[in-house]
Amino acid sequence: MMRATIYDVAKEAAVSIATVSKVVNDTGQISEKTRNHVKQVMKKLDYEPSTIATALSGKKTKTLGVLVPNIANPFFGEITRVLENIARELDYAIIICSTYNQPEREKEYITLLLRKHVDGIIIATEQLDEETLRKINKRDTPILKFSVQANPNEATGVTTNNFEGGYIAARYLFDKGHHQVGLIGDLSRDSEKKRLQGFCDYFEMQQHAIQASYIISSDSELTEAKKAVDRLLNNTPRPTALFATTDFLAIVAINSATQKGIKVPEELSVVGFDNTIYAQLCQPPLTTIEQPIEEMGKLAIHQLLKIINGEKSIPYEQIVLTPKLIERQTVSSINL
Amino acid sequence: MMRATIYDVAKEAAVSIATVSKVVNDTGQISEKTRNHVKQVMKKLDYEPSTIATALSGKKTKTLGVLVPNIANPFFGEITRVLENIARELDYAIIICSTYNQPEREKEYITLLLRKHVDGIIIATEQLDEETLRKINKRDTPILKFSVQANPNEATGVTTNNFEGGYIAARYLFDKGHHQVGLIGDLSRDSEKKRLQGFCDYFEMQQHAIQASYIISSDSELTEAKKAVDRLLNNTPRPTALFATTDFLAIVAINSATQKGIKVPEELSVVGFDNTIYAQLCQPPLTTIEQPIEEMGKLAIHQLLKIINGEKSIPYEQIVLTPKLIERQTVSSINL
DNA sequence: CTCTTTTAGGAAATCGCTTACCTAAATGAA
DNA sequence: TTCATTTAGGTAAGCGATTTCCTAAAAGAG
Repeated sequence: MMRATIYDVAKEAAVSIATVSKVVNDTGQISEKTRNHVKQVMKKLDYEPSTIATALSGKKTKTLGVLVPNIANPFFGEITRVLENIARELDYAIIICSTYNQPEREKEYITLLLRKHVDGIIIATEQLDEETLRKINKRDTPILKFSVQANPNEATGVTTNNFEGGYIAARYLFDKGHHQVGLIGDLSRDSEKKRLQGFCDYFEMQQHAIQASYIISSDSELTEAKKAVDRLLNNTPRPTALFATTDFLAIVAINSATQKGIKVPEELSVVGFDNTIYAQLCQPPLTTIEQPIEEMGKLAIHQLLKIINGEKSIPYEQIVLTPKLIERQTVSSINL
Repeated sequence: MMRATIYDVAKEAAVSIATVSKVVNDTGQISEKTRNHVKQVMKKLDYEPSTIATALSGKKTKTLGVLVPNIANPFFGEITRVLENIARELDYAIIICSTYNQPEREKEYITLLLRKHVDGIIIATEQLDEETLRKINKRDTPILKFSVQANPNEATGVTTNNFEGGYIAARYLFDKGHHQVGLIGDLSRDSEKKRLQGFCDYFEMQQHAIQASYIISSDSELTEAKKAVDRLLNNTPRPTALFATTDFLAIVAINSATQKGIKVPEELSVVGFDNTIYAQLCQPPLTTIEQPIEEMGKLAIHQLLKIINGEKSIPYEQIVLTPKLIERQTVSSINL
């Protein structure tokens, strides 16, 4: 059986399609009687207006694109969940796009999203070259950068203060007596770099600049991460604490250490970043820097919708939220 | 600047829009010369055909809906990742829908998807009442049930053999000498129930039927899960092993036990289900039953596309894959 | 009881594309 | 050279809404 269209409803209700449209959108002048009648017919025919047709005739598509490196990564999974949740409340759908940090995929997805006329795009990846950006702007589709740095002339941004997060972690570890620390993070990602910078800055301020061999870059691939941790732990003297720019890396570190017989936190303290669910689930529970994801998500969607509805413009607003230390059980004090 | 339409291209290239359309779709008879010329103009104007308009004029929307309980749950995150990945290769986009197991949300999302004319819907949730199903069928939008039981008259299905998975886990634990085991799982989910049934069946066969107090239902909510595990461990005699219907529950169990001072696996063995990434990351690494997600995803999309393209019909094919035991370090042998 | 103003609802263009059908020119056959 | 085919490309209807006029009828004014 074919789906009912506005024409079917109009015919069955013996009115024009204009009238049906007006009933659906609650516009124009329609008598109570006609309105009710049309509504009944709509129900009877199980009529649902086609978003496709609606969009073609000038209205919004009520669809947002979300670019993340990998939806299976718990941090991005959580981000997506939050965004989706808020979008749903506002009757928006979300097309998810995992780019795996490959510029190729990113371009493909952007093209796909533009062809689908999404109302806006949320970008939680670091890539995005000039040309792609130009293309998006040309179609004037609003962009919002999420949890990654944005250029105020290009796009609105909602992030946490990564630098400050690193700084907080550093102060915390330093105060606990850890002066010999190792750092691990994905230096190809700007946000993670900032976290490390914040960390390093604090240590420099304390006259304990961190040496290069105690800073290792690794992406979120399990085997690579393990190797990176190993290298870090093989330093002499061995660091008494590790700061990882993501919980994932922190957890890998805990495991590697435990497997090597190094006790966490007695012999090695670890601080992560993000406060994903597994920070609570890992053993021992991970001390980490929390990003206020829920709030960020809410702000992101609302900001984006403001731009979509034409309420904002260049220079784009940048919202920076403050991260927070969550103390659990992976950090011990060193008595000097 | 407005986006270029087929009219812009036609005008600029001094041909009719029909010609442009034919060039885009590689149909009809167009001379090499005209074809190239039109292509050049398309490039010059940065023209991308609108999926909206294409869809309205009868073609596919190239969009699939995916219903999961919660995208932030690593198992479903992984599923989504796999599905998205394969969909992308085939130029399909995915709208993700987290239902949180609430029938309300499910209905909302189904309506949303239907209005958007998605070409098909992949359902990885257990709900879905009769009426909603009827609605979907009425719009004849194909459905594929993923990792959950399906009725062959209703939809195609791709699942693992949950019963067998439970059975395998049971045999493994039994052979290791565990006769007093506790079970935890979400009994409101059919697939998890099947896993437990498979498990119980094996034990019954071995004349070691499992008592009711050793079977506890819990969903994937952290605090509830913790309570459930506690109850399980408070049984006398305390079980020597636990079988959890998801890795998440298994990991919660490991943590609770560890925190209570019960050593895993020396004093308590644990077997999970799904083999999500955290099965490798938890401490100790989790022995679990793997679902061949990658393969399931591939099959799912391909099956669904077959139906979409009208190559299949009632009774719908049911594909059942075999789960596999992944041995890691959470099970010990008991010497009797 | 006219004449003006509302009110209720319809006609038709439009959005950007696909496609069936049509036609003029080019080619081939006899 | 003439007639039948191909070939190349155009015309126009249709997809399912929205929206801008329009107009007839009803209501109100004087």
